[in-house]
Amino acid sequence: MVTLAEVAQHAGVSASTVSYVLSGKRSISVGTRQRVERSIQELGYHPNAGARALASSRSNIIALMVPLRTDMYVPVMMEIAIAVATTARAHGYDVLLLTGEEGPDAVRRVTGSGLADAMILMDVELDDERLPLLRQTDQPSVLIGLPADTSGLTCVDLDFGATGALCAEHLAALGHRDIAVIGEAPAVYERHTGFAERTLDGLRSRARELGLRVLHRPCEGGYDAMAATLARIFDERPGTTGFVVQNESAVEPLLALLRQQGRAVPEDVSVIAVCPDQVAVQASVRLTSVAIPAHEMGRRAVERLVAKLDGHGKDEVVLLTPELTVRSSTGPVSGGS
Amino acid sequence: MVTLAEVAQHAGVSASTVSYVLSGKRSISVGTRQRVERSIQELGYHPNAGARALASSRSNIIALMVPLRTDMYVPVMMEIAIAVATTARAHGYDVLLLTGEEGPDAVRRVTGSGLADAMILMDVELDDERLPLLRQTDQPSVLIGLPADTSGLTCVDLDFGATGALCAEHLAALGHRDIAVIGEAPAVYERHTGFAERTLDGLRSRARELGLRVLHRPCEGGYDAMAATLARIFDERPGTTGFVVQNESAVEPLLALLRQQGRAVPEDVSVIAVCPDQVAVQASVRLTSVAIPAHEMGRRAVERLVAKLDGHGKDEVVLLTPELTVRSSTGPVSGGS
DNA sequence: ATAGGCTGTCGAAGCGCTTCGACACGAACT
DNA sequence: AGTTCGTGTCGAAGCGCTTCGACAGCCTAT
Repeated sequence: MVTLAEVAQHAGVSASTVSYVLSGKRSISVGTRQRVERSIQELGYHPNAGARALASSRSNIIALMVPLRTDMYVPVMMEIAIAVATTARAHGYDVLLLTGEEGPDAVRRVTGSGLADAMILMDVELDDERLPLLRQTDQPSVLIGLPADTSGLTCVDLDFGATGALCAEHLAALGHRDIAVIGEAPAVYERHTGFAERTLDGLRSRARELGLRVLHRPCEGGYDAMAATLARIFDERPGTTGFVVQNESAVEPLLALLRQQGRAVPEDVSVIAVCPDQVAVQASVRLTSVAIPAHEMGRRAVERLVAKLDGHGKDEVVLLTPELTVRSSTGPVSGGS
Repeated sequence: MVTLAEVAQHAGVSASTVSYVLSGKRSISVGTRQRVERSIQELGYHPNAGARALASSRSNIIALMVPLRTDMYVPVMMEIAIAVATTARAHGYDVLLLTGEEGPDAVRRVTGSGLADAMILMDVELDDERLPLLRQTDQPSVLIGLPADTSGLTCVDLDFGATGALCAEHLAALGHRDIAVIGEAPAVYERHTGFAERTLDGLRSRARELGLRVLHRPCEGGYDAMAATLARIFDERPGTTGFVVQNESAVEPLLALLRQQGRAVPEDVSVIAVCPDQVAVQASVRLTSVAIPAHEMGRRAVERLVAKLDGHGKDEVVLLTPELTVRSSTGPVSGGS
């Protein structure tokens, strides 16, 4: 293990000089800098992370708490995690992966031990039990998601309210009057993660303005659950011609069922999905969708965090504007007019 | 920030005594231990990670390198990552998330800086450029996957050869004679990640013994790619009645296409998927499948690693035995005999 | 010519912990 | 009684780095 001292000796300077070359916190003459850099190269020196953390009280690590359960939006979570790791690295930070399993204790442990300089929380519930801890510590944090009370917190999320509104507008413009929302699994609503409710609220209020009738049904993923849900929907509102699907794992079953029932997409019914673009283009029908900008969310979260760590950057809520991409699963209402 | 010294003072003992209470490396009288533990509680003490790492040259962190690309098996990757994080935590380790982006440099950086005590590599290629580094460092590591040369390495993986064989056996037993393998995207083969080839080899050699004819076609995910692939298959081998699908994102398109062509599953054609159970049961047909035991792989990898860190634990290759679960997508060949 | 200000470098202190050797004490032997 | 041993505790020496204050040397302004 090569140490700073060895590099210093090799370069014929003092240890502090090497340190300053590395950190750039004091000016160093060109000659010295080059000599030190060559020594670092030649000896294959890597600063020891523990020593650095101890001396500077900075670990250069960002903690990322991901949900333990894999029941929803796995690709989204994964994409966010990867975006976080990549962006963090670009800013000189590493990422510590924490699962939600430990709950609030993880927050205490990480802030208390100085393991990480800051944290990013995913899958935030409306009244998350980790929030009080975050507010009382002075360690910066960013939430991906939106709790009920955002005071004193920084949040990054898709504007799910606007997402819902966008879906309503698109379907209304195409002449649909009766639409059904295939929501997340009931467990998601019970957990009060918020984004599902926000989508629904946004959709409902815009739908009211536009004169749409909305039927909302939570739905577990999978074929069987979707079949049952769909049957109930057509039972209750036979005239339903528009679907908004928020549950990724219900999309493909829905398409299969519609096909099977002889309802053509988009001629007879239109379907909008709220999902990553990749899912939308890989489906059996190229889906009109509102994208979940997972990469963007991860990146923004890290950037906010880094800004805070650098001293600037205040608490704020960043809501990303949703974008609807028209593909082949939505079209004007047939038969009508 | 509460320090060891403060705890010691509060409990009326020396710092080293507190340290020994924490680590258990020397015997401590019951009375002293309790006094110290109470002080720790009362003061809310958390040992400083950096100081601990510096003094003990142990960071209690395991690095996990996940592939950057999200083009394949995302749910599997995620599940492995979560299993790793959970299991590691149970053994007192935290997990550092590295993306494949940095490549071999990440290995150098982590081992050089003492950031982590050990590493787990996913998405290992047959002739991975990180392997030489792993062999020459004395830091323990475990691969999830199987490179060409495993000497001096510890690997955990599903026995994909046996997986392929299992598929062949099941289809043969049901009377199928002409089978098609829908493989991973061409990029996966080009990258030489190995598992796809191993599945195919295992399947081919068992098929030969059983007198099956095998057609293998790599396939990008998605509906369009699957449609083209399927057309070519039936063009070349109209009598194909059995399918083995290794690409998750081709499963649902395949089912939709077969349905659309009026070929009933499992009456006319049988389909076996190689995928996590969750995917198999959520598909539009409950799929007969060979499970990818992602959780188990992550857990085993950590356990091997912890064993190595504790001194026991030698280099070895652990191949998990595949298990085929019969569901509703495979059945005896119709019409025949 | 001299005071003042930069620039580049160094030495030393200390971050909070682990761990080694020392040692005091009582118990269990001769 | 003295020796030996084991047990429980302490003090001190680092681990490898950052950072502060000091200062030598030079340049510029007076």
